[in-house]
Amino acid sequence: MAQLAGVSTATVSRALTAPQKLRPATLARVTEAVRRTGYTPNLAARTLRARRTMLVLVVVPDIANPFFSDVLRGVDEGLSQHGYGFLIGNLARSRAKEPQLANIALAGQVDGMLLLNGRIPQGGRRSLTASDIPMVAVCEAIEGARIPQVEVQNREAARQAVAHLARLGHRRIAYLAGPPDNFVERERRGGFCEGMTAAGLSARSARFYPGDFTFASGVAAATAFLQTRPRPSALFAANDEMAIGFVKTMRSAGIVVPDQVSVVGFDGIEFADFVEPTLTTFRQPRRELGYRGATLLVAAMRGEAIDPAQAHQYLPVPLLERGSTALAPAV
Amino acid sequence: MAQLAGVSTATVSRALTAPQKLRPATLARVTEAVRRTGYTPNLAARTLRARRTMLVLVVVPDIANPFFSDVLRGVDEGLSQHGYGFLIGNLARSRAKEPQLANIALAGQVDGMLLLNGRIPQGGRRSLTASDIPMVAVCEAIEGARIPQVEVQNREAARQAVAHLARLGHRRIAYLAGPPDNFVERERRGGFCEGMTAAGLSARSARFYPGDFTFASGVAAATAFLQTRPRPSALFAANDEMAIGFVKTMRSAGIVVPDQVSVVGFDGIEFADFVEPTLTTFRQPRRELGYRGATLLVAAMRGEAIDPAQAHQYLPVPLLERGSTALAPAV
DNA sequence: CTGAAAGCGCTTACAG
DNA sequence: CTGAAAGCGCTTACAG
Repeated sequence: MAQLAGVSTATVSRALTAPQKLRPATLARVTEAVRRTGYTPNLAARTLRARRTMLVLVVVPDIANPFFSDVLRGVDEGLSQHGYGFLIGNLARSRAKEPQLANIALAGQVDGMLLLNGRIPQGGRRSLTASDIPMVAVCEAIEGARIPQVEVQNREAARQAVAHLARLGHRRIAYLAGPPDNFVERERRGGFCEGMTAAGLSARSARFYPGDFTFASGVAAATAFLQTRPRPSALFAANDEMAIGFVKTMRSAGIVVPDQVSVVGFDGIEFADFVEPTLTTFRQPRRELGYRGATLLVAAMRGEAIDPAQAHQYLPVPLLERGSTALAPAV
Repeated sequence: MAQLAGVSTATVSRALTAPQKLRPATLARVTEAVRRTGYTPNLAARTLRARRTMLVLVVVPDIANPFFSDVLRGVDEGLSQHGYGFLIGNLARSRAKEPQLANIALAGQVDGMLLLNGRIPQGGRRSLTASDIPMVAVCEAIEGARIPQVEVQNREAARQAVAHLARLGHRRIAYLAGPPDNFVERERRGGFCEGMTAAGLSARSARFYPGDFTFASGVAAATAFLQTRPRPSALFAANDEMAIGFVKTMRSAGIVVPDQVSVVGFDGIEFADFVEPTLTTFRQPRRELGYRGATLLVAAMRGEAIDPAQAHQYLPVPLLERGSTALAPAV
């Protein structure tokens, strides 16, 4: 390759990584030789020598969850723009793989980590927190971690859900919860309570149904809901899947949504458009979450100082008013 | 590290990659030193020297499509079992990124490729087909490619869809198509026609509505369907998303599914359980597709001979009879 | 069973 | 602007 162009390997290297350092004639000779031989530089050698991989590890709690597909699309855009690729580390809803993922980063196989799982992976050969590996948290914030974070305004949106229902005349508003150890669940529940208080309603006397973000737990909550007396006229579910399970079960029981019960979800998953009635919910800017996280991480990996105002971003989540909410039934 | 254990770097390397070659006492000394220092071998150096990366490139047509999330889960299981990790190459429904993905493999950044996109990526610095990089096609077969492939019995299932509807007494059965250049669409359409013939119905006189696998195209087909005279009593959609868009539009127009129109989908996406009525469809073994593809690829990367009987697998797709199909209305 | 030494394929100060 | 040379951190025949 180098000899075909009549130059040293150093010059070939420069032609590929810093072409402006070469005389145009030399560059042209190398370029032509590269084209003719189909030469591709060996990445492992480059990484070893340059001490960077141009790769990021994206830690995902559950790759089978379509929510993350869109976030990953944003991540892809943000990273590829700057020449970075990414590896996906799937936790598959457990913590068993955390040590393995931590070690990938500790082995220098990636230049940084994007955490979508709300936790810094534990159990690696060394501590990731104590390392100087750039990390950024996206979607689920990591409390206490001194890294840039990008999340949505969970609390504000939940407050707004209650305000919206109260404006429609609802006074008995129930909450369908996510898993209690989950960060976004706690934020949304907190916002729900604040919203109740702000609307002059009692958060204490509100009904709370337990759930775990699955369709099945929405079904179970609906069953409990049907037994509740007096029955609430509205329900705010901590995510769309549960809301959809709830609505479907209500309809099977002959309860008309939204005439007899109004329902608000959270996330804006694609399916919320397809159900009958269409679900009133909050649209999470999934792609934007991924894109911003990637952009922050690139800055960190380049060693750029991150503007403190940018270091913790809270993106707004617009309310989509659709078919599942209506005026409260007259008493 | 090596000096802490009082051995050479060669011995450390053996302790990590071939412990059985060491005397237990030596191994113990090294293991202890590794533990105390938190030493992690540099992957780039290992790759450069050993000439393999233990990484696979998975080419996905659209990472935002939840269908692939489950396939990837199977891929993850199949690969991690053998110590391999994977990189995701997202084509984002276009071909613009093909050269880039081809070059990742050609640069030796991965040991093999898993193609979920029905095409060997083109436009790299060299030809991937002419290279000796192990490749396996999954989900969408690649016609003419001499590589192992894993797909589902698209044609057989489509035949079965028609047989099922014919058994229910339907005679005017329509087909809602996918994009004409798509491999699975062609298989399913072929199966539909064969099924019509087998049931003694005319495939020629059947109505074919164009579509592109999206919800929106199902809605459009429904609008056309409503104008059709005589109106078919059943429809087989080439995928679930279109089937759901179709059903939803039917219901909005006051047509009762399945009493007035029976609908069969394809894929068995999660949402097919949530819609009203639940969709009769074919459940694709997504995870299994990924797992088998990964297993075949591992064998190929290890240079093992692949049993010809295993080289092209057609997995069965069970029919799920649910709420969207019923006896044909009496004429 | 273990060590000394070569070498994987690049990049990058250092000269010139 | 270009080349010679060192060296990134491992693995692996080759000796012993």
